[in-house]
Amino acid sequence: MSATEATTELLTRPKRADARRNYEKVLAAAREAFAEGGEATSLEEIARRAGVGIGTLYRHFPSRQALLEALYVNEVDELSRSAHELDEADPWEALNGWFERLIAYLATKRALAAELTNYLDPDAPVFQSCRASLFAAGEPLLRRAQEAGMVRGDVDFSDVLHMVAGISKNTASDPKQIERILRVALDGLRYSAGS
Amino acid sequence: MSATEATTELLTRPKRADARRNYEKVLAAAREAFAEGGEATSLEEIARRAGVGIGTLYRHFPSRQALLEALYVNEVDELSRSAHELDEADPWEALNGWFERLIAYLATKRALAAELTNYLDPDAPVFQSCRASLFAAGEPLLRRAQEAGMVRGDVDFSDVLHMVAGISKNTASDPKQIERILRVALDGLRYSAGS
DNA sequence: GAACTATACGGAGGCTCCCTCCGTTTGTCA
DNA sequence: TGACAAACGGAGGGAGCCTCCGTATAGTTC
Repeated sequence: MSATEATTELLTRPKRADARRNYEKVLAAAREAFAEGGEATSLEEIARRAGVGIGTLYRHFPSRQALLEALYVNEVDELSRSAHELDEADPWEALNGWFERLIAYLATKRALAAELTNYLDPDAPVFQSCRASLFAAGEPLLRRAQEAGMVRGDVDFSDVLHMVAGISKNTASDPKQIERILRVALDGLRYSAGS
Repeated sequence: MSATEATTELLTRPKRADARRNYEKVLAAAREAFAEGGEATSLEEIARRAGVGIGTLYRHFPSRQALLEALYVNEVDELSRSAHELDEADPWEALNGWFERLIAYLATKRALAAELTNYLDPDAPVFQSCRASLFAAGEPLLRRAQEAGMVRGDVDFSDVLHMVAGISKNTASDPKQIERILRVALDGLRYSAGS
């Protein structure tokens, strides 16, 4: 790349207004359609709901995967921002409060994450950045509970996140059962060898 | 259905030898191809590997879902049968031994189960019968550990199965991490409120 | 072994969905 | 207003799921 090309790139014009509008329309339509139809949702359907042509959808998101990634990132960001509302005195309760939010989110987004795992390794940049968001949100809560001696010290946040996510995303039909099982697994955080 | 039709059905001739052979060929090819390619595996590819035409594949398995169900059932049955080899003195160790087998199985079959959940509710007959197989295999081990006072009494086998399966099927990249997290969750089975 | 028949086969073709290409439209700037 | 590049949308190609039907073959009877 020559200096002229680099300069041209840096001075690129902003997106046109109609393009910006259509981008948001597609993302909103994707959220809604995917929540209803899961993996069976077609991009034609999303384009139709957004009121744009299929070529327009592809102009904004060059593949199905790209669209799903954008949607996933968008939603994880929202979840992470919601963690800052937790301000409870008891470290164990604060950690559990956050997990409750995470669990509620995961219950509704199972199809989206599942499809993305078809395309991507767990170490893919999109998953890494989303994990970073979730870390920033929840890791201080775990550390606080560990420093208060309420949670075992031999787990890190990644472990706990994985454990909770795995249980939440499983296909049990009964939310009560999921709750019960999470209770057991989270009790494992409090277990120590002498007890 | 009239009585004549019911009688005719009961006296149906056995499958021809070539059909039986082809059925097994397709199932074997499906196992191999799906293990390699996951959800991206096409039925044309499976038919090609089996050395049959696509019409033959569909004659034996009327849809993609039907083929995946048959494969899933076949493999869960194999896992369940392997549980009878456990004969360890310590109830906790026997239970853990079985979970290790379950976990190893789940690690290799994630894509298959995930795709089936796109088609089926958790209460679908195929999942119910596979759960029954797994129950018959592992539930006595749990009960033994509970009767020996080594496992809390407020969980049933379904809970434990769901917990272990959920964690095993998650998309962490590191088997060591999965092992560590399962350790924590299974420690939760030993946690009691006074400890 | 031949004849018969029902079972089983395979592949062409239709449909849906992902994706590309390109003629047309439109937003933006001078 | 005119120029121009970005943005549009939809027709069409390819892949994969699935169906239909002419042909082949396994199995039975004589």
